[in-house]
Formats: sequence, C-alpha cells, structure tokens
Amino acid sequence: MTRPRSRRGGGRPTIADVARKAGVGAITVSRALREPGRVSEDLRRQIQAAVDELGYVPDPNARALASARAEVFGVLVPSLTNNVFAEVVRGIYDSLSDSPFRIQIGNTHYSGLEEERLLQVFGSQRPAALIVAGIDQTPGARRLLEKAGCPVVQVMETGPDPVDMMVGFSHFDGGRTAAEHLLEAGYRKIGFIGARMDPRSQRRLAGYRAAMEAAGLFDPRLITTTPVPSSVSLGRELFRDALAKMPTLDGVFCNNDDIALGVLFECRRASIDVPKQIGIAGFNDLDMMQVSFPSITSVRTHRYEIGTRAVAMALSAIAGNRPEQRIVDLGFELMRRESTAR
Amino acid sequence: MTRPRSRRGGGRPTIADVARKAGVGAITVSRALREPGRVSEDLRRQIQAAVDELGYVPDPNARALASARAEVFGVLVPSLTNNVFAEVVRGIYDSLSDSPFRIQIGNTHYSGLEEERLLQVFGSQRPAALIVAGIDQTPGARRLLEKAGCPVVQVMETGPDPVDMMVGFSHFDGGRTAAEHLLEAGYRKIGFIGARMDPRSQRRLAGYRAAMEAAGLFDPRLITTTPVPSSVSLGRELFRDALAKMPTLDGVFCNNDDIALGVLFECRRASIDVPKQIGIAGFNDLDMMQVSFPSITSVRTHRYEIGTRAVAMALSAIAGNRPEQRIVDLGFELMRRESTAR
DNA sequence: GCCTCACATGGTAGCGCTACCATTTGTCTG
DNA sequence: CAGACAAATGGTAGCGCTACCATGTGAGGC
Repeated sequence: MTRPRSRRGGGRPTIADVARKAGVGAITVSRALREPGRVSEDLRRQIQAAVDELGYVPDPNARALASARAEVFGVLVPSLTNNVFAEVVRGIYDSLSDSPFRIQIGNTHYSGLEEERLLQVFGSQRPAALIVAGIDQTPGARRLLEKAGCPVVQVMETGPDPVDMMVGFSHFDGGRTAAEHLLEAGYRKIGFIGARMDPRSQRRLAGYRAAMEAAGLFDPRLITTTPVPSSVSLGRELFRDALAKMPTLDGVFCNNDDIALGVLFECRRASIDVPKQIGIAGFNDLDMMQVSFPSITSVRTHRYEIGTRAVAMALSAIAGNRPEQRIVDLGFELMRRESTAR
Repeated sequence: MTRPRSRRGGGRPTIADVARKAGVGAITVSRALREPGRVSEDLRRQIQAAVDELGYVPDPNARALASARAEVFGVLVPSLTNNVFAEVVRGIYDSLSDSPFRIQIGNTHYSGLEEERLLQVFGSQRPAALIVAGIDQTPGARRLLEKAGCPVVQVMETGPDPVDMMVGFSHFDGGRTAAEHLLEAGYRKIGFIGARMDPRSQRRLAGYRAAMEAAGLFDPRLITTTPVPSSVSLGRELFRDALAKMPTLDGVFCNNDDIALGVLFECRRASIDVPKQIGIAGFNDLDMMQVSFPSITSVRTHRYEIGTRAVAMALSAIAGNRPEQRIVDLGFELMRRESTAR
C-alpha cells in the first residue's frame, strides 16, 4: 500500500504530470525538452502546450542526480569586489545567460587552502565545467582539478602547464612593457608600488625588474610592496613610503589602477607635478584612467573577454570538440596617456 | 537480475559505502552528518573515520532531491561589477562561508523581466532562502517570491510592504540629506546628476527635490540624468552637459561616487575650483572619496552590512524563529569633506 | 515478399540521499 | 517489577529525473 507522499510543499508539476496531460510517456517529455530533434513535430507541440499550461520547470537536482552531471559552471575567483574579477565574472555570466547552465561562484580570498576546500565542494556537484583564476594551484587543488572529470579553464594568466585549458596573458610581459615605456619616456628612478602581491602581481614585478635590470637601473630600494589588500587610499600611503625611502624617485609603475590613482591624488596634494616630476603608470586600465586629470597611462587587459572566451572554450569541450588551442593568450595593450608624457 | 550500474565515472563513495565501512545503517551516517547530537559518541567517531578514509562528500543534488530543499541561497542583483552590489554580495558570501549553504547569484541587468525569469529558474531548485535587491519587483516576480516557500529578504532599500523581510535604508532620506548639506554649506544652484536612474536613484532624486523645494530653490533645469550605465567618464560628460544647460551652477549632488569623481576631474581640467566655485557630493562613499584631492563629501551606505544582516535574518528564519523586525533600516551617514567646505 | 535498419516512443530501474515509520534498548516511575 | 517512555538505530520507499534497453513502425534493399 503506497499512498502518495506529499512531502513537497506546493506540489509543483513533475514530468509525469506533463506526460499524462500530453498523453505520452515521461521519457518522451524528457527528450522533447533536451533533444527536440529526436521527437516528432506533433508530439513536441503537444508537450510544449502541456508544459506551458502546467508551468512545468524541470527540477535541476533530480536532473543532476539522474544524469550524473549538473548543469553548473563552477567559478573560483580570489575576490568578488576587485573590479578585475568582477569583469571576468560578468563575461562568464553574459556568455551563459542563454544557456541552461547555472553558475556557482566561489570566493577563495586569495587562499590556496580555501581554493582546495571549495574545489572539494564544487566537485561533489559534478559540475559541467570549472573556471578557476590563476595558475598557481596547490598540489591538492591541482589534483582535484585533474580528476574533476569536466573541462577546466584556468584564467587570468597563461603559463606552460595547463591542467586542461588556459585563457589569459603574460603578467610578466605586462610589467616589463610598462617599465620599458617609463624608461623610454625618460624616467630613470622608477619605483614599483604594489599591494596584495598575489602571484600575478609578483610576475608583473618580475617583468618590471627585468626591464630595469636590462637598463642597468634596478635598485631594490625602488620596490615598495605590502600584502595588504589594494585600495586607492593605500596607494597614497605606499607612495609616501616610497618617496621617504627614495626621495629622488621620478616615476612609478603601480601594481594596479587603484594604487595609481592614489599616487596621483597624493602628488596633487603634495604639489608634485605629474608627469613633469613624476611619471605614473597603472595596470588594468579601468575606465577612470582615461578621464582622470591628468589621464593615467595603464596596461589595458581584456578581462571581460577572458570570461567570455573561457566559457566558449568550456562549452566547446562539453560539446565534445578538441580545443584548437589549449592555451589562449589574449595579450594586453599599453595605453599611453598624460601621466607619462614628459 | 540487477547488475550494478556504473554510469558514474569515478565511482566516488556514496553514503552506503561509508555505512558499510562503519558497520552501521545508511540512515545513521546521514544523521551523524546532519544532526550529530542524535547519534551516539561512539558511532559518530566510527562514521567520521570512515568518511575521512573514503574521502566521502555528500552529493548535494541527491540531498536536495530527497529532502525537497536545496542548501542554496539564491541572490538576485542588477549588476555584478557595480561596487555597491559587489560589496553586498561579499557580505553574503562571508556570512555563509562556514555554513553548508551554497550561493547562486543571478544578474538581472536591471531588468524586471530578467528578474522574473531568474526567479523561475531559482524557484525550481527549491532554495533555502532568496535575497533580492530592490523593492520594485514586477507583479509576476512578487508572486514568485511569495510562493517560493522560503525566507525572502529584499535588500538595499526599505519600504512599506515587504514580501517577507527587508534590510536597507531610505534612499529618499539619503538624497535629501545630501542636498540639505549642500544648502547649509551655502550652495544655491545645486544640480542633480545621475546615471542609470534605477528606482533607488529615482528616490534619491526625489529626496534632493524635496530639499530643494523646501528651500524654494528647485528648478527642473538643474536635473541632468541618463539611463546609460554609470561610470567616471560619464560623470565628466554629464557635468559638462549640466554646466552648458545652467552655467551658474554652484553645486552638484551626484547619484553615485563614480559620477562625483568624474565631476571632480572635469572641474580640475576646466580649472573650476572645488569647493569654492562648485560643491560636490557623491553617494555610497567608496574608499577613494576620502583620499581624492580634494576629498569628496559622500553619503556612506552600509553595503557589506546589508549583506551580512540579510543572511543573518534568513538563517534565523530558516531556524524557525520569527524575526524581531521584518524591516531593518541600517541608515546612512553623511561624510562631510573638502568638496563641500566652502 | 522477407529481412534489415533507422526512427520514434515507451517501460523499467535506478542516481544518492532522506522522510517516515518501526524496532530495539535502557531508564525512570509508581 | 511491570509499564511507560525516551533515546538510538535501522528498513523501506520514494524524491523527479534520465540511461538503458525494448518495442513497434515504416522505408529501403535484395
């Protein structure tokens, strides 16, 4: 004796209700929804009518359980408020908005351990794809990615050894390009100011250092960094520190645009002429860099495109295609502006 | 004849594997994990050992299907890159990071229709709670929220008629306070500059207007708005427009801080003295407002706290408590700075 | 005209977990 | 010391969906 259970609150319609109403088998409804091509025109119309009338929406949990695959993209980023990652995430959302895939974001707070924990959690859902920021996973995280059984895209950076696929650019080259530009503009005592100093910042620093060493101008006292999260106010403070340490500074390459803006404000307050006395270059090229006064030179990065491209590659892999390129370098663009126009 | 199916790729351990290894029933494992208090110390230890050894992680999909409730918080925001919502979302994430709840974010792109669509999708998952930005849902969206069968928190704003609970503040009062401050500082021809003009911006405008009318100084030509998304560069352009329309302008209340910063930059470029010739006030009080030069007056809003408070209220409701207050007003704080110190 | 085969549809048996009962054991009352 | 009752544990039956296989039908080949 099995009386129907009514655990479910509203008792929303199930696939069986649709099947009954349309006068077909449940499996045919399932197919009509997922592979319309395999169901005859007639039935498809009938089923669609029943779906509309009942307001049927498939239960993604039941679907995931039965098919051993959730229609979920797992996305791991180190920060939600940093505009850089927010843009990448926006690209991901926009690219998936018309697909059946949901998105699950994890915030690692720049912690490898937290990343590992989140990968464990995500893995238990059997996601359709994973997109993770960075290429410096812990060995444990890397192992989890490798046995995730789904396409994996590492974003933000390119490197030699992808877990599966990669979309990004070379932060080393970006840092070097900015420093070389400052050198070409005639600056000599060029400082590096950086906050947070995650692995990507470290590589931008390395690029800066390579350029300075090639010019025979490197001096460790030119470098001012902190692990503290980046902000405009921090940029001001770090610049004051840098200037105290090395009063003859005549240029700065900033880790990112927030810092650069802070430096600009501090110059203004201290009546230091930009670009005459000090040249400033930032990184990422946020919208405000081109409208600040003076406008600020920055390395434009293609953050939104990193998100859209990562999704495109993952979708292609899900569809069963081999990727043409496992590693996609989207490059960057140096935007020369007033702040370095000596 | 039922031979075991091995659809599942890696064949990761299930609750039955743990139960077998620990020598108990599956249901006891389930309980040990969810309600440890109801399982004896001994078994709990035994089960934990088996879980650790096998690396068992419960399948959230199966769990959701069986219990008719997914451990998911659905969050709907109009933008992912707008710092305001990014901060709210960060508060939500931080508050839930140690809980079993996952988070599912939906980006409505400021569209009521898209919000409705996303609520439909979210509803099909039977989330544990819903957090939605704003109080101006379409009738359809409101209906979906009402029959969601879970706690609902509307955030960012307070209003008279919550679906369930609310956390935010009065944008009308915020706008009025900013305008009154400019009036007190001695400005008279105070413009309103706004981009995007979502419902919250509209109410800030209404607050500004109320203050100006009370002072007998309102003039529709003082208002410059656009539906275009907000940005620093847009702030510059809108300010130019405003000035062209009304050259005697001596103050501006900006919809948000990006716009305010754009106005400041434009003043600098056009050699307009701030605060002597023009007073500037922004909204939200982003970090950079206090370090810009001159620093910019702004209305500080408690965005992160909106996120944390919303989660706290939802968790309390999930735990079965009646909320002490259905409507929580977190207020705001006027930060007086150099840009309005005439 | 029979066989093959593709195509359309359906039935059955779970996916991994938990709700709902049962059952067992120990503890407390009168 | 019987009866009542709480605490601890387990069995059974699904949650709503899809993978797998079976069946029926008509077109095409020989």
